[in-house]
Amino acid sequence: MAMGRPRSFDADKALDEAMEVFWRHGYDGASLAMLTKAMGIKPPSLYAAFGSKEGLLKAALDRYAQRRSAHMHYVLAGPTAREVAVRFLSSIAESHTDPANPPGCLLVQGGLACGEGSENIPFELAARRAQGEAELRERFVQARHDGDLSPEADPAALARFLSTVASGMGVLASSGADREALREVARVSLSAFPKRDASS
Amino acid sequence: MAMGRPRSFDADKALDEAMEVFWRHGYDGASLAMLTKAMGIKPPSLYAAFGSKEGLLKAALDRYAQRRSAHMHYVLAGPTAREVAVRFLSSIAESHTDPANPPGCLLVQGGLACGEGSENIPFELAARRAQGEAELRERFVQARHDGDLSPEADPAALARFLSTVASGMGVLASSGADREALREVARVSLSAFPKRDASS
DNA sequence: AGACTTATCTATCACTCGATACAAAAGTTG
DNA sequence: CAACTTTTGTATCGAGTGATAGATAAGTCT
Repeated sequence: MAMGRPRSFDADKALDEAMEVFWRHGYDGASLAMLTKAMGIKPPSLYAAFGSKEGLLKAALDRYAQRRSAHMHYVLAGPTAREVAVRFLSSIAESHTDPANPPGCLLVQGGLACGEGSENIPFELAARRAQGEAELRERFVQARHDGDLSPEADPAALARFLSTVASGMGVLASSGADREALREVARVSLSAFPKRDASS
Repeated sequence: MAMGRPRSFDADKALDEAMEVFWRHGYDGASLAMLTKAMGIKPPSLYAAFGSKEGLLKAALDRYAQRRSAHMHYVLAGPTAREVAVRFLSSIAESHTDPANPPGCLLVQGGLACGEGSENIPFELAARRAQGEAELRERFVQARHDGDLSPEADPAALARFLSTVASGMGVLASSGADREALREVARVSLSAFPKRDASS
């Protein structure tokens, strides 16, 4: 049936470059010229592979989530709810100041507010942030079942608190805060987290 | 010497409209067309009054700070460090979900990351956020002097923590979270705050 | 080889961006 | 009123926006 000319660039490699551009400049601030230059391809190749600028962002977000899933798996594997919280905020402090990436969090600075043709980008990013919060919440529900989290504790509230602090750390990191500053925020935040099961 | 034709629009009123546009769409996402339409003036009037799009943003930020100063004054007037923290996060929860304004915080969603000619906008916003944190820090230093905050407490760390949570609440609110959700985050966050002076 | 399918490149599309030139209008001052 | 100063509206500037048309190149399949 004839397979056609094969793609001459590595889509994943190109996505990594696009991700960095979106990360550093946000959706509106990332122009096609910047993206194609960073990806090393021409506009028609970009559109053939990803459909549109928005499609490219979604693909980059998928890849971002994929990168993070490994870390998140480690976080959720913590033996207790509190250890999960410790791991979560610690990994946020490290990843948001990783010199290999732009400072901050793609899901935060990618676009909280956008221009006239991009109204759904903020929704897209919010949905991805909500997913991380949901994973934490489920883990804490499990922890309460297991008994390492007090029955009075509110898994949803704790997950939302941690997710909110993580977003705040993203904002902080985006403005150039160093790793130690984020660690300190993590440390203070953790004193809001239940230390042990008060029941049974 | 002839005073010239007087301005035919209310600059403060126009700034309020511009502020809302920047708030809802971010700096990059706010186009001159949107701004002039919202402000009810034509581009030459805008440029005569504010110099540039960036100048307009800074004027809007000044006005935003002016609005907030009243709230912040009330917050800092809290009798104890802890009460200051309570007032701070409570006022954030209310203001970030005030139906009279776009959800969230102008200083957060105004532009964490911008395009190629706007690199200094994120700096500008970060500086304004840092100012609020500095005010909290100074208040906590004062509280430690006054003895209502333990000598072991770290005013800088506490201020940064609260500021970070506030930013996170801004992110949360921007994605449509309701007031009760923000209040809950505030409540959990406050359990990280020292309850009383452990010394003396 | 030859037919077929898809990717890539050059050039460019229509449109919007932020910002201005120019002339008419509206006020103040002598 | 007449001279002067500043604002306002119309029209538009050059540059950059996201996206595409059409021709060519590079592979696979029979």
